Amino acid sequence: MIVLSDIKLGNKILVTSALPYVNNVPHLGNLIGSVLSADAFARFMRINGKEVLFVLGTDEHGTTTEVRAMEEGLTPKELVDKYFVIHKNIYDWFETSYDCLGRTSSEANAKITIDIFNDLYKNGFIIENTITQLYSEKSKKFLSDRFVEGECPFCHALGARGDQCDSCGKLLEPNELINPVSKIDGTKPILKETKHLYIDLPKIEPDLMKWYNTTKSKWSNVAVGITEHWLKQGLKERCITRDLEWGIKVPLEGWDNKVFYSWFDAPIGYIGITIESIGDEWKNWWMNQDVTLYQFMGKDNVPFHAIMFPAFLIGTKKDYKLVNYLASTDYLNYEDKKFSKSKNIGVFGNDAKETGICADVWRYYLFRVRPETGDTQFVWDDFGSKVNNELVGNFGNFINRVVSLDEKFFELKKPKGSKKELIESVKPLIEEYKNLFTEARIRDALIKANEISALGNKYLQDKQPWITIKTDEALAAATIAECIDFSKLLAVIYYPFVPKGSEKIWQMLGEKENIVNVGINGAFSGVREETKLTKVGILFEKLEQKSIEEFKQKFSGERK
RNA sequence: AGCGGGGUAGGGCAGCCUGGAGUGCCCGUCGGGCUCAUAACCCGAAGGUCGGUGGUUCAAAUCCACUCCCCGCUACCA
Repeated sequence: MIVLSDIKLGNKILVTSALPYVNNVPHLGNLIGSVLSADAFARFMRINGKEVLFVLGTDEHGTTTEVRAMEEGLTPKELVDKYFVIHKNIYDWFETSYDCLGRTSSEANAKITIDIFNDLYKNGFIIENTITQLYSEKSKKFLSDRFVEGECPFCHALGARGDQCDSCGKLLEPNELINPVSKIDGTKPILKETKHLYIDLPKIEPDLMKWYNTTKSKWSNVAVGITEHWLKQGLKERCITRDLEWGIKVPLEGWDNKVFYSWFDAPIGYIGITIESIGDEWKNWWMNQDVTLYQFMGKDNVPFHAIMFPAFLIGTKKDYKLVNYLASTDYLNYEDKKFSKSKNIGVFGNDAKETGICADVWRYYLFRVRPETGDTQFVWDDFGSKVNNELVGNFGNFINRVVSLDEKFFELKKPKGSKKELIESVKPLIEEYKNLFTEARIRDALIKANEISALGNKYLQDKQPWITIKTDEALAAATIAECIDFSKLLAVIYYPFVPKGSEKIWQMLGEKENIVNVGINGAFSGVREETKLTKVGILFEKLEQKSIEEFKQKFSGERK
């Protein structure tokens, strides 16, 4: 079936990955949902001839950071500095090709957040409310958010947090809880008056709806589902300030003991990080309607990107770029369980490196089971079988066959006579591959790449150059030449998934020009005749059953 | 209870939004081919009343209604 895409792309593609919360090590589920997906997508758009800006960073404000810092005996600043390095190392190890990497706690982000706030304020979308809030007399501070636990007023589940009941998913205000208890000191908090700022979402809603209705058709199913669930319930004013110290100070007189709620400055962080990285150029991306904006995230992040962030920007009445394609994923579970830091279940970003399995292989499997249409599982046996059969057996082996044949019969020189019939025949599949990527269906695009690669193996099998070499050398030469050209195309289409492997092939083919500059279109031109190939060894190692068993044990959480 | 995900060949999945012959992917089983290749590659076969009932339709795995099961979460976690 031909996959059609109705997405019209401009020449500039802006890509964001949800900003991982800084005070924890991200696990494979976090990575595939946001960072890696955004990376494969950004890489694809580059080889597709687009100008790309890929924005990545860390979300550093909020209550959790304060609590965590307290636990580790650090200041919030020290804590986020420490974890930022950990995050950066993980992204780098996974070959993340970000153009901008930054932090929501930067100066630049504080400035743009305040700018946006001032616009909202000026346009009458900010409301001041005095509310009675829970206050701990023992700790002498207001208890916002997750500092308080109690019974949910809607579903009456116990252990609901102050900002949200995980039981029924409803968003709460902390003072709505029944029988609240302070999580800091265990005391029963008292009610005390405090004032807060709210964003008037109902007032913005009409414009938001207008925009949403023109955009949603391009979003992932889960994103549309979640967004409409929210809209159906009707938007309410939403508090955007907190009684905390760690955060961006509210720029109004008499408000200097309040900071913005981290969910206010976190999405704005995409812009802040861009400014932090490329300065004034940021306007070419975030205030340019010719840009196409793709945002990648896990499904839990959808409301903030589909409703909150667009509402903030619409409320400024300025020409900010709103998301075109909201690419959200479901969850990747671990061997039928959930990833859990405290139970030590699952593979976390820093563990991946220590397995000795290379980043490409991790990337391959994660993209292969990317949760595009429902939750999926990371299963070690499946990891082994998909890597060994698909990545190694199909793609890696094809490349290896070609080099070996060429070495054996033509001393590693590319022979003459490629008819480009294989590469031509595959053009419709390449179009499908491109369309899938354009719709952010990364897993399906990878499956399509595998399909294309398998045709290479079939071609070799059908043409049997190792036999025809004995009777018709020109024919064998043409076959191998054809396969060398095909390798070039494969290197390009696999580049979003396994960049290191692709670059190895590139080196093998003696290509001088950068793989991104050549791109998909350029790859059809093939390899110059007489080119001397360079042997680069095996592209991807197989996973041994024995090590799979070991890893299964090691990450099951049962060992200690 | 609430929220979320799911029930498609022996196992694991995609296909469902946008209805058009059960179409496909990985493993497994059986048979064959090939021997260039990382015990890899290629071809073929067996194996499915697409959880159930009812409806809409010329046509339903796909849309609608009802129903039966399974799983996850509700303690940091996406």
